[in-house]
Amino acid sequence: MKEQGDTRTRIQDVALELFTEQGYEKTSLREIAERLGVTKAALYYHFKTKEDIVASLLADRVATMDDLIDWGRAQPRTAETRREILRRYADELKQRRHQEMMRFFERNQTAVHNIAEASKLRDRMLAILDLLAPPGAPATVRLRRALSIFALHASMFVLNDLDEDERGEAGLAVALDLVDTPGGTADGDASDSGTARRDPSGD
Amino acid sequence: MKEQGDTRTRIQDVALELFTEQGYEKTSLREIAERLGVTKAALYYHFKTKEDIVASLLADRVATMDDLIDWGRAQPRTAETRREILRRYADELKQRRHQEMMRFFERNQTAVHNIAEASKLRDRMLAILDLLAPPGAPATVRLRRALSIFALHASMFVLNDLDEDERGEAGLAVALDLVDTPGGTADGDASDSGTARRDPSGD
DNA sequence: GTCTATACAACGATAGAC
DNA sequence: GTCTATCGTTGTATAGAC
Repeated sequence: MKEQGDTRTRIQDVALELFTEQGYEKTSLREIAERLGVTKAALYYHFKTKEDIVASLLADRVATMDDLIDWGRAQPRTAETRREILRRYADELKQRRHQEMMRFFERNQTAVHNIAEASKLRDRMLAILDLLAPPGAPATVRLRRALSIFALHASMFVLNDLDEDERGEAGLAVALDLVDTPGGTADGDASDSGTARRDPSGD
Repeated sequence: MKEQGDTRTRIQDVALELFTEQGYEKTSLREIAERLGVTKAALYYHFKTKEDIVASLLADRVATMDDLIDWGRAQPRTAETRREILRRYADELKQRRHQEMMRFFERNQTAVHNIAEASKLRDRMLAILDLLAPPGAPATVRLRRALSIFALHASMFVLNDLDEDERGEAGLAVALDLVDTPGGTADGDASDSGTARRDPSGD
């Protein structure tokens, strides 16, 4: 039927797992090959370099974030749009591959810093932050909204005594609360006290 | 001529800078030695291994956090104690060495994971989180209070268009707000917003 | 498409002279 | 306290057989 080219996918799976577990630099191609029951040379058939394996993984995540950014940019800058961005972001994080990907990325920042695809991921992150808070917003508002994204990530390792659904629920609750701050909307509240009120009402 | 006495300190300074900039694994002892105008072997007189250099740096930070933890444990579990913990933590972060140290640590998590001193630092972090929110607190409360610490760190790279004082001020403002408001309102003891119950830790 | 075999560089670390 | 010299290991990458 089809080419059994899932060797490529299996390499990606094993590589991501080992990179996340032991670190990018500490994981050798030898190790990846052995785990798959092939040799190093086989890897070089599928990927030109070690970095190429990472790049192929990042491309996936970048594409997903591009979808979210495109959607966000087509919406009005309302509180409800921001909430929906967080909900969609949280949904993506539920997919194991993306969650692992982000964990790998944040745990190996310096190691993958020089890979071109890594800087793309960083750019997309900043683009999403921009959707949540325009550059002109007060510092505390920008920080709170950036933290709303981080709440989704942090819930995964801060609340490790809970199961995944509970973590996700708590993370989203805190994130939605953080993003509901004055400023940055068409009906914007220009004042900023440094302590934002919660606004339980919809748009 | 050469000041032999502080060679050890100079090694620590250069190592921390390069480790943070390029990553732990990517930085070789040869590189550190060259930057100092000495040879690799000279480094081995002052530090038994490469890991030992990191361990010596971590010991500093661990000692500082121990002081904060000891102080916190001697205080009653009040909202004001939690605020003061954040203020003291923020003050420490203003010291360049500690800020660099934390940046290195969070950017090389997997690389230094097997160093004994690194797990100590992690333990101290959890101890501080425990002071801010006891294990029995609701998930959203624990998450918000953990994020209060992270707000102090995040302000340094999210608000990179501001100067350091403004960043610190905004970070502390958001942190204090997060640690004070289990339900998201300005005064933490009388609200029920649906994102969290009342704080059971006692004031 | 996957293998064996190997080239070649750089690494952490040690020994011993000065 | 710093040096030269070198050890053993591991890393990326390639050539060529099957």
